Amino acid sequence: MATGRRAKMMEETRAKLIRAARKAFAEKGYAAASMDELTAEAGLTRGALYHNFGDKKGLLRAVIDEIDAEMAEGARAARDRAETPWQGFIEEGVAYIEMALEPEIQRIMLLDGPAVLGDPAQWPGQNACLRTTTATIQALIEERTVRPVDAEAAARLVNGAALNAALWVAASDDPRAVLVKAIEAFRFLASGLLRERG
Amino acid sequence: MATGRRAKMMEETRAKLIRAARKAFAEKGYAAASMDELTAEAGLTRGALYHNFGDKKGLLRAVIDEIDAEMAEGARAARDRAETPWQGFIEEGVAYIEMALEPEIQRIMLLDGPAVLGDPAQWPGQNACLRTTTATIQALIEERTVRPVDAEAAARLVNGAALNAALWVAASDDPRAVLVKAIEAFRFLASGLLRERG
DNA sequence: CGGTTGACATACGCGGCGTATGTCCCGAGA
DNA sequence: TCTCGGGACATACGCCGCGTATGTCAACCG
Repeated sequence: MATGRRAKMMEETRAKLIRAARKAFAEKGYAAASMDELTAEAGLTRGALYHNFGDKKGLLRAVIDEIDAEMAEGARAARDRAETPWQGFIEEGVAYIEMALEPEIQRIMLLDGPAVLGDPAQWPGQNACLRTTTATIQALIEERTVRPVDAEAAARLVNGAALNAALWVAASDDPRAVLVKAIEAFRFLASGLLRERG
Repeated sequence: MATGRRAKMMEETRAKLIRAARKAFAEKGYAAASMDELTAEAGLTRGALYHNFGDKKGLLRAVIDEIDAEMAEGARAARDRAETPWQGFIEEGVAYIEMALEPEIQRIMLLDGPAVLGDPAQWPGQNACLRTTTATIQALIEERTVRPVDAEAAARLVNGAALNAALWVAASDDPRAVLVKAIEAFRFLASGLLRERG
């Protein structure tokens, strides 16, 4: 598969733009981020941007795709570290809360993303986060650990709770202390899905 | 307290602007809503707007304050209709989900609001929604119905779950059917807070 | 009744997005 | 090797929207 030099440079250009965009969007927010400054930061101009991504929203979509994949991977890793499927589910949720402490994820994935692109479930990458959580819950239902419930519904609520918790933690004065409370509350809530209390 | 004619007109002007803003923000979103069109719709100009609200964000703050108060009132009404405190808590959550089905609330309170003004807990009206939920949970803890947990943390997660559920429902093809699933999942999750299962 | 204040309208400048147009270089074919 | 077409990116332009500075007119006050 001879990926000629042209295609190679193209990918490099896209990568540079996405890198600069992640930085700018995270620091200034989507609305306040200037395309001129952003592309200059990447050593390019707006021409490259509109050629590769169509428009400003297209760039945001690309950025979100990338971060979403990273988050899903992080969640998967957390789940794999656990001993039981249920523990894995909990760890996955905790991982989301902790990941969402990073300003970049907060600003881009939780605040600007939904506002600009609408409902996360209909995002380009189909939102890997939601899909993995849904699959996890579905497995737990089939395993008879979790009550028979609509897996997607549960995933939505659990994710929403986790991400909202993260927003709260990050905005607080003492994030570390508040994080503990958030995780505890999350465990309690999640336990409501159990068939019988452990 | 002689509210002179001036003050009276002032209030009327603010009300007209807020009314037009709710409509415009809900239909076009905050970013795409033009101040020129918005104020013209209200029979005024941008002069009135910047005089009364400072800037575009100021107008959004005022709009959010109003809607937040309405939502808190709706939640209170739902809670009061229930027979037990716990049922009241559940009904409050369900009410949030149902209210969030309105496009106006989705767009303004759930999408643009957080993106433009940041964390809801630090909003002007201090977010009546969150405060009422926190108080409700605190009461349930003291009543020994709910496990000893940080009330604010629980309120945050529950609210987050409810509002996220609403986003999901509203974006779905068959909102009515999905709403049922969402409410069921919400009840399960919330039951995780109970000291012992009912 | 003249002066002052405040509510609102009008006028202007700056900046940002998107697009139309231009330029250059790579790669294919004769 | 020379040519030439197309793609990747840069440059130039127009439009729109926000915020502010300035203007105007009506309501209070002495």
